Amino acid sequence: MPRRILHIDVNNAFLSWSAVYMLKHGSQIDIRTIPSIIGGDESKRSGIVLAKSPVAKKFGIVTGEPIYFAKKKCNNLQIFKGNFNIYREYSKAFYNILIQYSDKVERFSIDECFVDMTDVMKDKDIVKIAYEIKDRIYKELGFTVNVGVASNKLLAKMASDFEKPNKVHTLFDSEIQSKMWPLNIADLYGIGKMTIPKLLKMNIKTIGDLAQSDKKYILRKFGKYGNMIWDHANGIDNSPVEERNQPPKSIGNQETLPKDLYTKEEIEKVLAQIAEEVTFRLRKYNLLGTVISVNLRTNKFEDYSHQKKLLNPTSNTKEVIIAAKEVLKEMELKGPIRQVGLKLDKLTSSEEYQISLFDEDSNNTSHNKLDKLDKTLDELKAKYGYTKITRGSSLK
DNA sequence: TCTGGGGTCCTAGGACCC
DNA sequence: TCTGGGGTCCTAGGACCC
Repeated sequence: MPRRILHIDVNNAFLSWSAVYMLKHGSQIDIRTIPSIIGGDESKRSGIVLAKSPVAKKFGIVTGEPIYFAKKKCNNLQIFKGNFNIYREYSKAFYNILIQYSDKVERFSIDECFVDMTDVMKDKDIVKIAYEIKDRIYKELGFTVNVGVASNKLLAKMASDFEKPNKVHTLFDSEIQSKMWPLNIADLYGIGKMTIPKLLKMNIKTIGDLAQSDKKYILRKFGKYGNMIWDHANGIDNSPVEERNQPPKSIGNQETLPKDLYTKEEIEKVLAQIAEEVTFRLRKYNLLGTVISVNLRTNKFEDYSHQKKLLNPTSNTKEVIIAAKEVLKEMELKGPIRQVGLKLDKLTSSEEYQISLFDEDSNNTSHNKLDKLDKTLDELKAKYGYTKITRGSSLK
């Protein structure tokens, strides 16, 4: 039995959500109907297009481009700042509608979800349900979505990306050749600007070209990544819809500075400030970080980083600041610094870590002590390897 | 002329171990 | 002069996504 997967994608999410919010709070204009964008702050050098209205799109404005360029393309462009607290609210509201249809809903990003309908379909018509979901979201929340219907996540995602906005598209297995293969290779999920020229050089221009190429050849050329893109081109994807909310695997902040920095003293100050935010988020999730890395970007857009494993995982601000400074000390400044980043990796749950250190049971019997000793030794073994520990003692 | 911020996963080389 | 093979862990960097 094939699976039944939906991918729901909010159309121009940030701009739509801002539009709905503004209308609700007395705005006379719907910014979706005028040339408008949601953008960063040019004076803070974070001026890129985060979302665009359909009208702005007609002027050739694309997401991610500098606002400076967007303005040149359309001189009466209206620019609005994003409001992420509002976006998170709409994202949650949209998710809350989806979980009424299935337990298996994966929040893929702030504005995209996958829904696995396989177990709840029975004899119902999946396309009809897709339309119902789309229309309900519009009616109840005021913004439009695209819904992709397919037998796996990859195909559902490709389908939702067809014609926009406010559309339902199917991409069933029998439709792969007619609907997906004629598309440009750049339209395939997972293929970015570095891979496109390589594929073009190999005379692979469409998704169908890739699908029909020799898999061994693609594998030799691209390794594991080649395996993935070849499978994608052929509509193969077995990844499950992950309904659980997984804890993050890394937490970090980057900051583009209003002005380039030239000394480590200045960079240290920025790092300290970022450390406050990062450790706050770690504590919010009850997580501790084990590996700390500092990332620098020069004014020529050269990125480089250094990292260091901490002796003990931490979410303590002061410890993170000290560690960040130590890492920075080992780095050279390759030029004027435009952006500073700090990230913690290899996150562990702080509860588990506490329990491993302090026996929560105050009953201090010898049995407990032995348990603890075992635990400690086990941890040492796990960390350093059994042989090293025995060897160390036998060396005596 | 200007280019964000938050992530995930993968690779390749070096150190070290048996 | 020729010099294994397997493995893990660590680090730096790259590609991709929204």
